[in-house]
Amino acid sequence: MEFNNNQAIYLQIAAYVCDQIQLQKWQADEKIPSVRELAVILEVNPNTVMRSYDHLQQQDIIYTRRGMGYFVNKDALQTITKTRKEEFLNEELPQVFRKMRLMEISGQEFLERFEKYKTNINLK
Amino acid sequence: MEFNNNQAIYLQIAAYVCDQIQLQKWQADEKIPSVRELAVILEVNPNTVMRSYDHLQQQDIIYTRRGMGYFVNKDALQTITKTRKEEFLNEELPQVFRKMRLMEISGQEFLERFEKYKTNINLK
Amino acid sequence: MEFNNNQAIYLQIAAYVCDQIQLQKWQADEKIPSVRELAVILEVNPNTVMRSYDHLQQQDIIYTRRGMGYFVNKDALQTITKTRKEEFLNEELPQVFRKMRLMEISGQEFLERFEKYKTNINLK
Amino acid sequence: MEFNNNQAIYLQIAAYVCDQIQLQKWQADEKIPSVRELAVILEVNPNTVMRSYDHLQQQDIIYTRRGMGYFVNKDALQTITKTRKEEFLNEELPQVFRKMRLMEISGQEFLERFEKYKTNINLK
DNA sequence: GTGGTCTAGACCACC
DNA sequence: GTGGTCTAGACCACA
Repeated sequence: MEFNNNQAIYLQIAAYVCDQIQLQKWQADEKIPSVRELAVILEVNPNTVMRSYDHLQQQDIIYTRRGMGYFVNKDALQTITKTRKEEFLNEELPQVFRKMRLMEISGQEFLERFEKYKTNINLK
Repeated sequence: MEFNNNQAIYLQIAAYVCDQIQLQKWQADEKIPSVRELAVILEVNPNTVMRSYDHLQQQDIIYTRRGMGYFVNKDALQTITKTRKEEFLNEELPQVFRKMRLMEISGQEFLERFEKYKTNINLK
Repeated sequence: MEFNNNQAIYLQIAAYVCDQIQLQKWQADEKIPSVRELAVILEVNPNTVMRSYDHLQQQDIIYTRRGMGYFVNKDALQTITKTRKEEFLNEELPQVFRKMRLMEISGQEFLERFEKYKTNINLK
Repeated sequence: MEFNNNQAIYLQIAAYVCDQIQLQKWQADEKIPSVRELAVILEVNPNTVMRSYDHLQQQDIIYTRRGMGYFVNKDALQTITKTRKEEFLNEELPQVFRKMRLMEISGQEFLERFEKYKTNINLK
């Protein structure tokens, strides 16, 4: 995985975990990769993965069972979807709108690029 | 000016300067506020403003004349518009598209919100 | 390290780092001294070293890894050698030539002094 | 005249004056341009030219006669030639030698470039 | 321990 | 007055 330098790695890992849950690749009460496993996969220090898991646990997205590992919380999917959607609509979109106006990008142009993006994704 | 805690102040100041240039409030070869002046206005340490100006100078957006101050570069407007647009289209938009798909927000819904935003802005 | 008063310390530190790389004492992807370490060694303020490292990072000579330190970029050696050579041939040499003509110093005399310099160095 | 940003403008102007004297374009006891004249020619603030003249006067290179202007000192040519030559041989040349070794530029290559330079100059 | 940002205050050279 | 550099000290986030 490639990390963006503008955001803490542990947050990017947490986001990655949320992605998996949101895409329903990791489902409720299912075990997720152990700290060490994920550390190897992502080529990161285990401490960093640990911190991500800590972070997610505090948000009730995952929970831990002694000696068994970390598991997806029952309502993780809902929680994630809800908070992410709120944040997106209230925080990010206005910024996007503002920039579109400044750079004179029309809603039409946006749509076209969106369609292009979707077909590109589906081909992969 | 209110600062956002997620981004370094000096970067926010740099962005602010770029905004002024993009809005053509500060034009080519025009003097911009001195380091000390802006520091007082924004209620920040002069060093912080200095750092912003340094940053902008390295991007050929402003230039300095000994003992006279900082001035807007001739093609600053172009440079800013170009780099900002590129960054928006190549970096930000794909992220937006990705999230829209994840959260099942349609292009239609986006457009509606955009129109709403535009009318809100115009009323102000 | 002794600093020359005609040039900013942070630039002299940057030059020192480049020297180390050019002499291959610090190799590609190798960690260089931490900001604090070097500050202690050179008896300067950490901020000053920081500024040097910042400067070198912008020139893609070193890079940083969060919480781990600064490392020599893969093609730092090439970059340094190339830019230094270019700068020397295009900027400095013409000045030297100019002065040699003004002061009537012949190419012959230059060569003699150069040979003398080289034997002196080798003796040390 | 184009100014180099690495050196104070008033020093560059002083060097320019010395050049003229060394090239014997301005001879002993001859009047040199007035502060205002030179300021116009070089597109600089008169204060800056003033400072250059001050500087040169302190080194006994020029002298002033009330209401008449500045004049080249009798032994200005000697003074300039001597101090410049000393500084060049003792300060600059060793630096040049050092860099030539680091960048593996041979005395032979130096000579070739020097000859090229001289023929270029003569054509102009 | 690492980098990174910010403040406060000082000093200098330049215009 | 302008920019530019440096120090000292603090605080934060990250690994």
